[in-house]
Amino acid sequence: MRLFRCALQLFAERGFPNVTVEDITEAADVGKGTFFNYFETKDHVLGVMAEIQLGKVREAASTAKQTKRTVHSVLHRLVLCLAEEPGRSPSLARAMISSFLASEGVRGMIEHQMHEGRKMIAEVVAAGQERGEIDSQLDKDKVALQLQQAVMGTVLLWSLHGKPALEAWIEDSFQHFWRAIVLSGQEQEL
Amino acid sequence: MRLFRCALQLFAERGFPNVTVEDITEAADVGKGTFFNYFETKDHVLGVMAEIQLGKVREAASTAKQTKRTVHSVLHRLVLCLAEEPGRSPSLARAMISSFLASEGVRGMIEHQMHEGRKMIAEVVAAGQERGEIDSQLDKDKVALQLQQAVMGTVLLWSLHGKPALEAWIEDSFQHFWRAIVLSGQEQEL
DNA sequence: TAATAAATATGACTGGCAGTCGAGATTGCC
DNA sequence: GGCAATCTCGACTGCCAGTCATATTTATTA
Repeated sequence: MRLFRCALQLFAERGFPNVTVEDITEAADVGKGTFFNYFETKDHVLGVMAEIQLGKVREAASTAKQTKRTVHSVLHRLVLCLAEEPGRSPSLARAMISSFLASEGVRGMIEHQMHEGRKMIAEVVAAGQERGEIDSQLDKDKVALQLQQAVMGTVLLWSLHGKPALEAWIEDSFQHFWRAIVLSGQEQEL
Repeated sequence: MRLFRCALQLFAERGFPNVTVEDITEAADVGKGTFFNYFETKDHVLGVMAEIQLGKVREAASTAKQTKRTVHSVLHRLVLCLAEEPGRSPSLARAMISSFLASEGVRGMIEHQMHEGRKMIAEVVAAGQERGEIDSQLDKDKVALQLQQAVMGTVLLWSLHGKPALEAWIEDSFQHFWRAIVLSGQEQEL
């Protein structure tokens, strides 16, 4: 979809609030009304973007499930997914987070996606627990929540700096996250 | 300032985008123009709110410096500060995060405050390292960043649910954060 | 190919809101 | 009481998201 691509590009370049719907339709060389045939509102573009993001994560999760990999490696792979493509632009990331917090409509979509994401993570964790890779006393849902919080916090802070690539930030955070998980296991052993 | 209190209350009740400047001035029983004598823009209210928040953290940090407490306890106190007052309303929290990501002006203020906050945390960490409470190999700035990320992520996710109080969420996250710090120390011992 | 129906595109229009500005009220001061 | 500095006000402007009636394209059938 041309409109979609143009919109994202402009958002990334100028920042979401500094781009009007007409800017987008002009760039895409269509009439203004056309925009609203494809997106309910201006923010909706970001909702769609988020959906695509989750799609990638979901895909990565399912392929990871096939190949027998360690929990660590699967989760690691999942979080790095988020660093791809749309995560390349700090201003896009800001726009996405900002608008899903602000707009009722988009928030609904995102909440749902987050929930699904957490379920996916929890499944991976559960599988790891069965295989004895991580402590089975841990509450898989809490672990999933912690991971999601860590990733969101990381993206948020990164989106303000944008200095090194998002990948590097996520890498650090994931290491940090994992250390906490490992230690939880050790504590149980006492 | 009456305007300020009314603004926050309305934001919390109806959500930032659903409150107009006129709603605020009406509630405060002043003319519309008066609002702009006190706040450059509508978002600015949130910038001010954030500044107040940081003020509390700063205060807590300095009083904690007096009384000799462990790093753990000081940091713990600092993050819990954020759960107070304005952090009581999920929709206020959403508005704050959202608007400082969206609006150029507010973002500047917040970036500065975040930076300052990180310096404060790093100082506390450094003090703890001198006293041997945490591993001195750790990069204090990275630790500060991790903590800030953790807290922001937590507030973000909480602001979507709002179910248990923010305090509880932060409590969990801080525990998680601390475990990772402890383990980092253990790794160095090998 | 012509006639008809379905799907898409379009841009003038509306309503609503953030932010401005010049005029008027209020306060403090000599 | 008169002058200045400060604060208040709300009518006004410009902008923009989102609507809608109309026009245009595409698909369908005979």
